[in-house]
Amino acid sequence: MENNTDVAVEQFIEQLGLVAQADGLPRISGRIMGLMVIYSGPFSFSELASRLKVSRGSISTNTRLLESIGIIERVTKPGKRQDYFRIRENPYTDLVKGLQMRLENACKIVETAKQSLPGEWVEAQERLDELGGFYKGLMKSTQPMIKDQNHK
Amino acid sequence: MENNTDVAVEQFIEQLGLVAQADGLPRISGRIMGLMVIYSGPFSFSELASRLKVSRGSISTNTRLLESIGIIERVTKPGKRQDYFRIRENPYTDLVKGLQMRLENACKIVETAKQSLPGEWVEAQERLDELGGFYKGLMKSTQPMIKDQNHK
DNA sequence: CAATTCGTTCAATATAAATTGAACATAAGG
DNA sequence: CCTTATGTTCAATTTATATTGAACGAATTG
Repeated sequence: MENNTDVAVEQFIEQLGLVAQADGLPRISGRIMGLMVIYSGPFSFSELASRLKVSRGSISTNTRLLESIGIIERVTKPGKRQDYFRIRENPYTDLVKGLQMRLENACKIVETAKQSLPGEWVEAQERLDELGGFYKGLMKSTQPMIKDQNHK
Repeated sequence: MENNTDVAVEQFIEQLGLVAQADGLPRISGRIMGLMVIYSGPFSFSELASRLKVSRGSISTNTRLLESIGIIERVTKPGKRQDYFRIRENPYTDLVKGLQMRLENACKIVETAKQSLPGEWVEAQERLDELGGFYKGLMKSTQPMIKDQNHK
């Protein structure tokens, strides 16, 4: 039987799954994040699978994804065989880095187009500048969110 | 037979389709944008369909989408029956508005969780604050990109 | 070394989303 | 009227992606 808090936790986890989905991440990744925001962990591999009721395959895929984008880290416990996972320090700066990479890519596309098109196409060049400026502006304004951390 | 410029245009349109996809928009929406960044337009409904080689149904759906998020506008020409479309002035500020709305939503989810969970869960509250702070930070840093425009 | 446990991989499946194309309503023209 | 052009809608299809579950290798245990 579930109390109010359990329901709230479940809702939060589920909603973070949806937020992740809106950000282009798999829903399960968001749920893993949600779980780890609520509870300190670290969580073992199989805890994640049973707690979120998803296959071990999905846990494997999604933990690796979250690892790769810097949200969680894999840790081990002395004497324990299983992998454990927990949220990293400063986990969200890397999300901004991901955004920046996509913006960088978009900038390059615009830049390439500018150079490949005739300079006489003045209006096209202008609109390309406008689009490129938009991407650059976003990059610049989100730059401060990337605080420098201890790079090991 | 295609010259270099045609190829460049085609590539740009296609790549903007992919950028749109990465942003959670349908690919065709990106292609419509790309076309309109290169050529002044306005484009008639059927021009879009034939030029991009997609069905009229798709044009209808995607032009309405782009209209709704403020990227393009529908215009008419005197004596002409068809709808025409072109890129709006300041089209990209509304993209930021869309981002802000998603961030706002995420903030609410975090806020709701904070209030529904026991205050004794100190670490959870901290991590929620961290997450919420991240969303708020992004909102604040992108705020300046929304320049005020003439609201008709 | 047999039996578990663990994490990964990958083909199969399920799920979600975009795209099409036919049917439709409206308006215009002849 | 009849025909044509226009844009929308929606069920069917296609396409893309996420998720599962079985098979596998490696490591551990008894």
